[in-house]
Amino acid sequence: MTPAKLAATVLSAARAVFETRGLDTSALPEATTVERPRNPEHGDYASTLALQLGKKAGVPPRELAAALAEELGRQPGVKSVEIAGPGFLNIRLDAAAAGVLARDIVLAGESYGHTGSLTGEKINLEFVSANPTGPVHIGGVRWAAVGDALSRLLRAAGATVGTEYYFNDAGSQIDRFAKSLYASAKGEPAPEDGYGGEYIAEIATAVQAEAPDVLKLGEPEALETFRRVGVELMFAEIKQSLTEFGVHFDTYFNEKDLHNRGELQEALDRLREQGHIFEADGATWLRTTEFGDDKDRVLRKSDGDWTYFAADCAYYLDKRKRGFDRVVIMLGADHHGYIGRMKAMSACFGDDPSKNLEILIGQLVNLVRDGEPVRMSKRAGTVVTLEDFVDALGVDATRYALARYSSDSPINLDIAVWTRATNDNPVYYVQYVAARTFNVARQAAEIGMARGDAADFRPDLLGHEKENELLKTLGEYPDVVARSAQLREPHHVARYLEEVAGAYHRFYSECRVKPQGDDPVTEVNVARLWLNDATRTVIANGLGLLGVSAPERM
RNA sequence: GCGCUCGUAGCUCAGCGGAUAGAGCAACGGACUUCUAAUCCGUCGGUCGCAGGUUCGAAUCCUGCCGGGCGCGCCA
Repeated sequence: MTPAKLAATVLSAARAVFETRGLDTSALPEATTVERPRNPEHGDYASTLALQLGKKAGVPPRELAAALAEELGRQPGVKSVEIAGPGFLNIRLDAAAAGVLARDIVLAGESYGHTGSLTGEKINLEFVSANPTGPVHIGGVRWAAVGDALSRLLRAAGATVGTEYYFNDAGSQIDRFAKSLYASAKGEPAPEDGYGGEYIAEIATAVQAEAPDVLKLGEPEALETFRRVGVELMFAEIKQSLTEFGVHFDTYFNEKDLHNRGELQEALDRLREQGHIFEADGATWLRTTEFGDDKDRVLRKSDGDWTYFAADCAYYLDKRKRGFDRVVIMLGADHHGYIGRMKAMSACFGDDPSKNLEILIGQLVNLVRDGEPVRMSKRAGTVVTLEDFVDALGVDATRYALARYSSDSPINLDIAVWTRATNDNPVYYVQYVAARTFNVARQAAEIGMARGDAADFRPDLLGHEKENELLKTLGEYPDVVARSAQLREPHHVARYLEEVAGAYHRFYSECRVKPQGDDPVTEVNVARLWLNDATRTVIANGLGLLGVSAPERM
C-alpha cells in the first residue's frame, strides 16, 4: 500500500460517508494526502481530512472523523484507525499491506518515482548562461548543479524539458575580453576595464598558436581575431568543464542569432501591436510600469542601438514561439532587480507572468576553509571557478553540496567537511547506503540466496519496527519527487535521501539480511533482501536526479 | 529612500496551515569475533529576530518594526 493509494482510499471513504449521510459531496477535494506523523504513537499515516471538511460540511470534525474512521477501518490493508485531538485520523497498516511496497519498488526499478505530475507541461529551463569571457565561476557552479538537477527532476515528473544556455559574443564585455587578450599577447598589462587572471594569458597564447601572425595584423584586425578565436576557445573550455561536471545543455543559444534573424524588431512590433510601446526623448520605450515595474524600460536607445533588455524580450518571445509554455530562468541574487521588468514584459506580450515566466533567484555561495573565505584560483585571480570546485571536492561532493540547500539560502561550504570521508559529510552518508546495499546483495548471492519469484515474496514478514520505518520512508519518494519538481526545489530530494539513509542504516544494524554464520536462509531473510534492493533502487534513483553516482563499493 | 530576500539549537541547515519544532556537526557517554564502524544507540542543547493580526490550529499566511545580504542606468 503506497501513501498515494492510502490517500485515495481515505478520499473514497469520505465520499461514502458523505453519501450515506446525505452531505454535499461538492465539499470534497479532488485529491488529498496522508502524512507521516513524527510521533510513531500516532500511527503509520495520518489524515487531516476530517478537520478540513468539518466546517464545509457543517459537521463537527470529531464526529466526521468517527464516521470516517469506521468506514476506513473496513478497508483491506488497514489495521486500525484512531481519532485523536480535534479530528486527526491515525491510521495503521497491516504488515503485509506495508510490505508489498518493497516488491513494487524493486519491480518498478528506475521508473519508481516517475510520477507524471507534470505531464503535458513544456518547460524551458535556462541556467548558467555565463558569457565566454572567463571560466564558469562560483555563482554559475551553483546553478549548474541545481539547474541540472531540476531538469532531471522535471523530466521525472513527466514534463518535457529543454535546457538552455544563453550567451552573448558580441557585447562590450566581449570587446573588453578581446582587448585583454590582445594586451596580454603584446606583453602589456590588462586594460583598466579588462579581465585579469592567468587564464587570459593562456587563452592569448592559444589564440596565437592558432593564428601565428595575429600580432602582425593592424589593431582592428588583430582584435577581431582575438575576439573570434578567443571566444571560441573560452567557450569550448566552458563546455568542457560543464561536461566533466555532468551537465549537458540541449541548446546553446547565441544572442547574435536574435539580431541576425530580426527577432528584436519582431518583438518590438509585437509589443507595439499590444499597445505598450511609446516614444520619448528620441528613444523607444516599453511601458512596463503598466504591469508593476518600477520604471519604464528603453528597448531602443536614442542612438538607434538596441538595449540588452530588448534582446531579453526577443529571447523570451523566441522561447514561447518554440512552444514552451513555461519559461524558467535561473539567476543569481545580484540580478533579482530584473524580475519586475521581466514579469512586466511577459504581461506586455499578453502572457500571464504568473504562469508563463518563472524567475528563480539563487543566493551566493562562499567556499570557506576554517571559517575563512577561500580565494584559491590560480587561473582566475580572486574568483573561484567550477574547476576549482571539482579539484577541491570532486564532482559528486560538489554537486551534492550545492544541490542540498535551498537556493534561497546563501551558503558557506567548508572544504574540510566536504572532502572528509566520514559521516560528517552528507554525500558519503548517502552514498554509503548504496555501497552497503550492493554489498549485501553480493554477499547474499555468494551463499546462493536470491529474491526469487515476486509471487513468493512474503510482505507480512517485514514487521520489525526498523523495517516498517524504512518502508514508510521509501514510500514517500514519489511524493518528494513530485513536490520538489512542482516547487522547483531539488534540495528536498537530497534531504529526503538523508532520511532514507538514516532509516536504512538503522534497519541494517538491527535486521540481518544475510543469515549469521551457518544459519539457514529463512523467508524473513529473503523478504529483507527485497527491502534491501528496494532501498538501493530509491537511493540510486534519487542520487541520479542530483547527478551524483551511487557507488557499488566504497 | 524604494524594492527583493534572509533571520529556527553553540555551528551548518531542514521543516506542504497541523499533534510535544527536527537532522547533522560540535560536547559528553556507550556498541565492532557479526552482511563494510564511512555505521548505530544514548545524554545535552530552543523566547522559531520582535510586536500585532487572520483561525479550530501559525516557524509557516498578512501588517509593522529591528538586524544581515543584494538590487535600484538610454550598461551588458
